Amino acid sequence: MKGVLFVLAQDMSASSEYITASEALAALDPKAAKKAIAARDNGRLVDMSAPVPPGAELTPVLPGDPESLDILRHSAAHIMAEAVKELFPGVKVAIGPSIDDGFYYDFDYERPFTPEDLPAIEKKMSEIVRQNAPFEHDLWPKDQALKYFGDQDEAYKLDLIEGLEDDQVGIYRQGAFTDLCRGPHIPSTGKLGAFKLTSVAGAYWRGDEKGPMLSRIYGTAFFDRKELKRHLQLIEEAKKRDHRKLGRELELFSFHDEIGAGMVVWHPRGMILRNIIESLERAEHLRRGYSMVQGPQILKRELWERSGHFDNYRENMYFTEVDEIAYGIKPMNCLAHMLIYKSKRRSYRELPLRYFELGLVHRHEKSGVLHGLTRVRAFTQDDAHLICRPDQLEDEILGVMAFVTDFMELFGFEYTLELSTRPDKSIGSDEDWDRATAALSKALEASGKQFEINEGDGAFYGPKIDFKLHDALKRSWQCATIQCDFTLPDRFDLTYTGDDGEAKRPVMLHRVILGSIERFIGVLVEHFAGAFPLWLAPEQVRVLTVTDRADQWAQEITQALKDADLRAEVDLRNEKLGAKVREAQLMKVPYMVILGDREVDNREVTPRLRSGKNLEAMELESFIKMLKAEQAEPTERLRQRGRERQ
RNA sequence: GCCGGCGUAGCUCAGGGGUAGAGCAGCUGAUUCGUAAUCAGCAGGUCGACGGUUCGAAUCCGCCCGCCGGCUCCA
Repeated sequence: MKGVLFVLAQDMSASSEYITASEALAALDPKAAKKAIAARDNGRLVDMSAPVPPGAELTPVLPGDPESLDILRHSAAHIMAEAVKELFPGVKVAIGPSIDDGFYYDFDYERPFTPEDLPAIEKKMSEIVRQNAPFEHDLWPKDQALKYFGDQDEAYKLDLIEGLEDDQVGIYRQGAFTDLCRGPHIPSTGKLGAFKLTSVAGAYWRGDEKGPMLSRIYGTAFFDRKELKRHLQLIEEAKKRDHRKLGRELELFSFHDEIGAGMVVWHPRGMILRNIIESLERAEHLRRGYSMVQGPQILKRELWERSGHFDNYRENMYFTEVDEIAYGIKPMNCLAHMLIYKSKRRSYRELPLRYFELGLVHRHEKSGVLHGLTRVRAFTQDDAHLICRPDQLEDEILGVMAFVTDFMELFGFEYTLELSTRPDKSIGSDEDWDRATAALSKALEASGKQFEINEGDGAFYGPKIDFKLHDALKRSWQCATIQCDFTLPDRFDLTYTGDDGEAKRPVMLHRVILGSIERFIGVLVEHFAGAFPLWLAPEQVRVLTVTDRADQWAQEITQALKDADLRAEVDLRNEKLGAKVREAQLMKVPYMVILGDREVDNREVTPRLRSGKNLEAMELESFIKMLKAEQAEPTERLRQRGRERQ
């Protein structure tokens, strides 16, 4: 897009026959031209003021088109920068792109900006919008741009310009603000319909931890107020789903200053969720040819030195000392698994070996990154290490991918795939890394699924396939990952005897399905907004009495439900039914059973669904049968899928 | 770890240099009631921790801990 703009602008200086995109569009469709905020020339986005040859085939970019918000928000960032420069003389501007939900601009000022600064900036922005100043595009030779921004003392812009390869750089000006920019932009500031500055934050220049800390202002923008309002409402809705809030309200888990940051305490209701998920994992792993193992929490430091963790992962580890011997608290489960493998001679016939452990690991995460259940310092991984012959590698990877797919389907999650390659800090030979990366990408190709490549984002011991699932706040979370490792088998001298009687080196896969049980439950809570389906609900049925005349029948029913392995509670309190219903509703219990004189007389139950809908009164037995069927359905489906894959 | 904001009762929050306040939850009592809050009373806090300024600190300052929004990092 950059290239085309530049070429056109240069051509224009050579010939006066060119007209603006706006004029060209007007010739094609005057109505659309009026509303358009930019144009598409052969798939490339251009400004409405861009020069094009007469008769060019342009399509308008109208508000509502997929790319229109990007353009608007990028322009909003420029308008904000203009406002900030006017209000805070001496401020330096860095970069200001549009992002998924809005835009930001990074500034360097004598002090960081605070939320109190935002109203004044918004007010100034509104003035700029009212002025309806045009966005004017220009192309400057690099040295002119360097001189201009040098005179302005805009060090970050100089840095950016020096990084550009073209001889000419794009310049945009609106009102009093001139910026280095690729564009395109809305025709004039007046097109910015509705905007709001949302937050301030620190951000490193170029994302470099060692670079200067800038002050970032976030905002969002839309074409009209209604859309902005809807967006802000969506954010409010998302906040209601926040697993940290729901976790407290639904009595699932807690955190305590006294215990320490990033350490989860599981309450009875949360523990039920964990137990359901963990039992399911155990059963499903055994079914798929894994065996269960378990290593200790602390292992001698020497072992971590041998594995490479001490050199490459030390800053994330906790250490301790027992009888003057240094130990490391495990941040990963692989070491014990390798020693199990090494505990006897292995034949090619017994591979692949699949060791599964629900392993509790501790990682010292930087304090600023902790976040509810999704970023903690102690968590349980559904971890496995698959040790196989090189010729089995691709099948093993595909097997894990199928496993992940089945589980994601079970819980109803969407996910995307990424292949992460060798990071700067890593161990192993280039050849091993190439082999491992090739194996993963071959399996990905074979699976027929779409994936993206994430350069340099692999683990220190090998490349990986990451599954990112998406939560209610549109954040994506890494859960499942498959990591290919040729290095650790080498460092630990793992061998098997081949059919030729020679010692051979096996390959290892590290993999998790849900990743961290803690994180997964956090995401799960937001996914269901706490209203879990029956099979996951910590409390499945609450039995509510209208008066104490129903107490005995209520207790009989509750016991019968429990005998049928359903999670039922009874509310015999001397409260009005409305209050009992309200409380059960707030706890998001899927079924209530309402018992008054009518039900007692007929020895029946009247179920009320979480949706508020009432079912007809029915026999207790048919109610139980109905619940059992509903509860079993998801896991039955999972088993069916597992069987189909055999 | 870095930047900014914040920390008052179990929860949500008001107050703010002169020895702490509401609603809900809790407890007690009354009420026997049909699908999202029955009424009344009682009790509950060294205002996150430590240090400093002050005649006096929950309030101002410093440091620490923790939480929130980002950056960086990651399951």
